[in-house]
Amino acid sequence: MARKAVGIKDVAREAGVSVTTVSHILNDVEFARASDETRERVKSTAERLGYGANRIARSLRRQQSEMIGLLSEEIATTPHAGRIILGAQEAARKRGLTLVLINTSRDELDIQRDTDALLRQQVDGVLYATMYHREIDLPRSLRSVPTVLIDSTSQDGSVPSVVPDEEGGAYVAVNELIGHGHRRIGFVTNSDDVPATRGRLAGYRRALAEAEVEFDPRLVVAEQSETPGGYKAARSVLDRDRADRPTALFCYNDRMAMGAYRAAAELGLRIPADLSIVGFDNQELIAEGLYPALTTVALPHFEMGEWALGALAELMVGDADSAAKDSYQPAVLSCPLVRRDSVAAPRPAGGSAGD
Amino acid sequence: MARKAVGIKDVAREAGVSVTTVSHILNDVEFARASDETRERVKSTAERLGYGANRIARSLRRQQSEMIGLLSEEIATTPHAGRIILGAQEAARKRGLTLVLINTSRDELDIQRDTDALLRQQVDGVLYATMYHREIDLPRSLRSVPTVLIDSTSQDGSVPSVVPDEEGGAYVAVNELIGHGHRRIGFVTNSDDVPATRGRLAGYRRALAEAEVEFDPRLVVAEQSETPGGYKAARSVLDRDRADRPTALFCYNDRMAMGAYRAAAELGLRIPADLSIVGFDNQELIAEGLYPALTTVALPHFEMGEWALGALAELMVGDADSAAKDSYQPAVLSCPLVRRDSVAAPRPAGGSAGD
DNA sequence: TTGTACGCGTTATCAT
DNA sequence: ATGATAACGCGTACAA
Repeated sequence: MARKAVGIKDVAREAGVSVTTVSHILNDVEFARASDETRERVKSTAERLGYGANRIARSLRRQQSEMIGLLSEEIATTPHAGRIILGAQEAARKRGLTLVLINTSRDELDIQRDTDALLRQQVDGVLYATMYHREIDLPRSLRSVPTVLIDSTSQDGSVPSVVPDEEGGAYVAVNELIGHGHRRIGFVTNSDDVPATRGRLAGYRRALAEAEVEFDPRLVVAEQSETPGGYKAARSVLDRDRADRPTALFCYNDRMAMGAYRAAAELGLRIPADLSIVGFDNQELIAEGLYPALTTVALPHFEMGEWALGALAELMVGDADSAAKDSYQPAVLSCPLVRRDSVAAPRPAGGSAGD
Repeated sequence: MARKAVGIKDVAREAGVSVTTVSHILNDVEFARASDETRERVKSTAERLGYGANRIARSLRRQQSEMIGLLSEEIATTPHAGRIILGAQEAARKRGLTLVLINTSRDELDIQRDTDALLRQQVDGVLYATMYHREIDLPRSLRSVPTVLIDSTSQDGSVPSVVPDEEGGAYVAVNELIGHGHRRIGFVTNSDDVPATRGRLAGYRRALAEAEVEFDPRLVVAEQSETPGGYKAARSVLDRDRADRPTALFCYNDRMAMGAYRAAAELGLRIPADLSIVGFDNQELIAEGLYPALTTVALPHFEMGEWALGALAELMVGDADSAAKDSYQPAVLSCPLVRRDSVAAPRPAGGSAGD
């Protein structure tokens, strides 16, 4: 506990007024009127004494803790989670809210236990962050507390949620390739059927369609979403005649792109001269470490954390009546392209630009 | 705020005793004695009602919040920070403590402001985590609160701190190489003069000395601690006659090792057949993504977070008198080797094993 | 315009 | 062996 003993009484005594007046002035109470002169005096002495209301006493009185709990699966095991936390934290600070952290496993029982623990700490609301974009059903104990989901959506839309625009991200990625003149673009994708997989495929197809290049299923190959999977998939999609071979690869994530780099190297394909690559996730460790540096698409983790906290704050003030609102659409935040050095125009292959 | 209205009074009424008795029993108060029978009854009804003490009221009464603040520079921008948080969080939970997060910049003024904010939230103690191992002087406002440092040490040893055993880590890394028969081992290191640089160099030299191989300054080359730096350094150290060239490289961190992989590839050196490499940091994204997977040394981030929270908890109970203790030695936690596929025996070069 | 006194849910002290 | 009650620091209805 802080050693400082400066309380509201000290301020009152020092300023020669009652605690009521101090409280009124410092909390900007509507109806309470004080002379401008005392207002000033109270504020300045409070400042001078370094007074700040004891949050615990205030919480007890107001029946709200001003703490919000961030419940996260396998917290920050991934750099992504860190950005979410950061975004939420800064937004919380701006509103005078405090962020408390609870990490939980993906086990149903653990989640139940951990949320209960969170609630016992009287958090005013909770942010529930999953490790990657997917659908969940809300832990039962969270139904009684304002909650917003990060990187996942609830089945029934009963709570607000925010997710990345997977499709839009894939679209800009593929469009970057198309803009450089590529027409045969491979898609090294993930074999898990999660929203990200579906969304990125949709974005890939949409970009192709808009550019009027026909979708060729032989150019999309799915593997596990790790580096070795990326390698395998890239080998397979690249292993064909020069004329038939894609001139560019869109990879499901940066790890798979890392595998694709190796495949390209083994095949004697230089990046980006012989093969352009764009990834997804903007894992800086990888994207900046690869040579040449990887052009990729950033997931808006910081922004999601920020948005979620804002939504939660609103939910918390309007709790009384608007609790009836029971159908939220997920907010989808856009995924910006970050250009580095892995994209260039294709080499003039055989001549014709048609397919 | 949680909706649940079950308070101590409810338990008391339900169990047919006074709140005093309930409090005594649930808090295991020494001197207060109650019949075993009521004990049982109280405990079971508390359980049945799902009672948990209101932490805010308890804090107000006990004059301690049971919250500890984690002040971190650029929180979780790095995956490392995440592991620290995780370790601290789990240790906190075990003790019934709550972790609140504050991120701060490295700017002196911001730190001051942020710590003040933290203290106003009546945290009982603070963990101060820096982004990488270095020396700092403690923000003034933290002198009044139990504090422990993570990944940094204070100039004057006035607070406990925990740091990784850089030297020991480097020692096991180089020893792994020596154990496989390498004698000419290059060191691709960092040009910044930070504790990690000094410690890892010391470990390198100690391992060499113990194996009775002479230290050759031409084999250590320093560059910026990023991937391109690793590439440059590795090129430079590898660019010599076959007989003179090191058969293995110890890299300052995994990013530099990533650069070294590229250098090796360009030189036509296969890993680990022609060149063994070991890194430092165990950044899984890189270490597992490289091909072949990188043998490296893990920084004990989780353990540091855990240790720090334990130390802080002790500091908090013994605050009264032992505040006099004013000279702490940093705790140094060991860095284990994690073996993957980048180390093998050197190829029989010219024949002689001497230097 | 300002001050007094009570309540928030616990724990701790002191009676019984 | 158990219960009544003050106190923690603040906010606020109500009296002055």
